[in-house]
Amino acid sequence: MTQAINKRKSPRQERAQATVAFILEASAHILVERGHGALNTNQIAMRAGVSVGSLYQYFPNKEAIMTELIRQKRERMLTGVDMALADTEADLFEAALNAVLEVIIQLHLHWPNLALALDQAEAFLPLNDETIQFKDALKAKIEHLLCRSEFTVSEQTTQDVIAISKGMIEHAGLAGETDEVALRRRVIRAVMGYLSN
Amino acid sequence: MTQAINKRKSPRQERAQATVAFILEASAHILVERGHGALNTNQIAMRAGVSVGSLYQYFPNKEAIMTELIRQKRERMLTGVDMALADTEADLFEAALNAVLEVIIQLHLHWPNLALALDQAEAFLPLNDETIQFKDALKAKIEHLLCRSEFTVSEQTTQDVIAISKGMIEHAGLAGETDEVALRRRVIRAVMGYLSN
Amino acid sequence: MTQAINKRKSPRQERAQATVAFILEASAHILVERGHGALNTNQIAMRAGVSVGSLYQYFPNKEAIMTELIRQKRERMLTGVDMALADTEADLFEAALNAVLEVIIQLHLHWPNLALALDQAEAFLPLNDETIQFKDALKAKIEHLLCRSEFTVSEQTTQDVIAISKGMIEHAGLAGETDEVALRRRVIRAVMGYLSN
Amino acid sequence: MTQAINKRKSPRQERAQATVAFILEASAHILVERGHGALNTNQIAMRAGVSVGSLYQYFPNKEAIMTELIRQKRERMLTGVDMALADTEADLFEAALNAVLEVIIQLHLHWPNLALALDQAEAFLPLNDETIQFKDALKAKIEHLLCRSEFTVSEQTTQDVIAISKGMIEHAGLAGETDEVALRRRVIRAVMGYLSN
DNA sequence: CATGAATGAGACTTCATTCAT
DNA sequence: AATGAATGAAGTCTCATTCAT
Repeated sequence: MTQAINKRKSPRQERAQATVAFILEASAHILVERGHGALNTNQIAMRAGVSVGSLYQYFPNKEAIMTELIRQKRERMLTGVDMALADTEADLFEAALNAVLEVIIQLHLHWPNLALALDQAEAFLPLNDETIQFKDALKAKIEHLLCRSEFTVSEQTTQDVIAISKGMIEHAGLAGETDEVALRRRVIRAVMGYLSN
Repeated sequence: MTQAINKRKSPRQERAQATVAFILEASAHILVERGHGALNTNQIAMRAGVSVGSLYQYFPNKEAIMTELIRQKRERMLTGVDMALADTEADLFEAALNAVLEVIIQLHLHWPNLALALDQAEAFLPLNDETIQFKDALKAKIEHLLCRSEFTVSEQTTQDVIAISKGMIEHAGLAGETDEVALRRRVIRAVMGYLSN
Repeated sequence: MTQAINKRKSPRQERAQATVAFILEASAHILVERGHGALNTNQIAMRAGVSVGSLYQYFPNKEAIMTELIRQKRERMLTGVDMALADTEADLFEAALNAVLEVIIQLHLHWPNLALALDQAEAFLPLNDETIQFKDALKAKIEHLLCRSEFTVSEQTTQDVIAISKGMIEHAGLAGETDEVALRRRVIRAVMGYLSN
Repeated sequence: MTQAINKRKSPRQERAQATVAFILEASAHILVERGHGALNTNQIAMRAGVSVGSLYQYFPNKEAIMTELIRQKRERMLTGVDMALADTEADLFEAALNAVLEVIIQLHLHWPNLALALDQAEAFLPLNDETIQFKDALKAKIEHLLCRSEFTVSEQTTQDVIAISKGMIEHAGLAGETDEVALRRRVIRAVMGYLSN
């Protein structure tokens, strides 16, 4: 139930749902192409092909749009990780790690600037409760993954694995890397190296 | 040396230098305490105890303030790394790595929110040339450091080491970690693990 | 009779009449509870349980709703006064004054905030013709009432009696008085005092 | 110290004081000529011959302007009453009543629409604390005045005298009366009639 | 040089009203 | 008739920057 919290009303008719989608798409595009500073409600509405009024029917303010974008990203991430974990045999650690990283890297590199822009936005927005929940959820999943390995896993270990991966993937995004396979291989190398030392 | 490219005048007199310092301090404080969104020139001037007019005597626009803050951070970082490298014997890799990380971690954790805020600001500002120069300089130094080790060092390796370290240190900053020693030990573990695999 | 001048259609069917009633009630409630500033057509429609579209079937614009509310208030007042006058013997002045004030006070204190809100609204709305008619009608009735007394009655006298009564009743409404009998006694004292001096 | 509470900064330089004065004047004019509904910050600024920005230097929002206008009115009223009371011999009740009413009527009829507009505005604005203080202060002064008379004075009496006077004066303002002397005579007749009955 | 008042473009948001379904 | 999504003019307010003193 991603809705409701920061939305004004849930779009019942198809048209309305399309409007919401347009607004979110437009916001993402602007964020990617012209950055945070150029993101304003008039631009968003214009680019989405709707009126500002419509925008405010579904989002109480500008932040709510960012928030929803971030929520979507997080949801995609969590479900992606879940699916990756579900698709791999419980006892094959490296395969699972591989699958999980494949999903995460794909999500980041597919639209690298959006991922980056949203990461930055997270710092400003007051979605702390949700942020904590998300981080906890992700941490739990990664911990679960790491427990499939032969290594001893503490909370710190999990955090570090996340930090290492995030650091490398973001760095790659910023640097304009596109070779997902190579990146994945290097992240695995780092993670395995960290775990096995 | 701090270049004068984006400055209106180099403050030769003492009072002027103090003014500049006040402005930068005030900006840093606001950034840390109330975030990017609350940083505006009137606030800065007020907090710095000067008039907006004075502020514009020393900085051509708001971005220049951020830029200068970032420059200072970078300069501290590069000189810190240089000194760390200079202080260690040329053939002791781990000692050098340790020293370098000590400096970097200290810079980050001393005022974690400022480091974070400035990192984020970098993404918005159009100081690309300088940014590239800085990244190149840092990369060169780290490459230099890594070459002291027994491992084969490619550009990719250097980048990854930087990415891993940055990821972990930022993560620690966000998480409010304060134990610099423990953090350094973990970063070293990650870097060594990555290199030796 | 409620005129149809400012109405789009006279609601002959029951449901339509109910809709109109709901809209007016909702408006009154919002006015009382949250004031003039919170009164907007979307809110009214929502509170009335109809759609904005329906609202605009029965009222050409927002003002028309206020106007209708004011009309109703005036109508209740004039009929109330008429009935009070009709119910009392032609030669008993004080009894008649008493009866008239009873009606008026009741109308005001029953929903004091609505009365006040509507009084204020009157000042903004361009229903001057109707307003003049109403005032004239009321003045005529009061003059008629005063003529039952032993005192000489000029137009000024009538106006003053109205002004005094209105002033005291509104003041009581604002102050949250609820003792209608005591209020009536004091108003009578003021009016009689004025007339007999 | 009327300032500070609802002001952003107090104007230190002459120019700034003039700006504040212009803004208040302009607001009063608009209020009188075109009513509450036409009062918006852009109009005010334009009419005052300053920029909106300047307006917001001295008033945090639109309401603050109205508030200040109301404060001024109240202050003029209270000081006016004080002076009237001070100017009359302590034992001459009617002379004092006369003097007080003269002041109040003058304040109202001099710019009748402004007085009315502000009275209405009072109802919407959240200056309740101040409103209560003002009413108490006025009540105290009037009570003081009434105690000079031979009549027994309760709080209710005072309230009623205020209500009667206010009702009559406002009514006169609305009706466009200009003969202050005649009005005063009638108000005195009403008040004396009420007291002596 | 410093001051701080003034500026105004532009961002955010509301709400009366229309109109396709 | 009813619905509720869409509209956009208009209003509120901020803040980077200028400029008279």
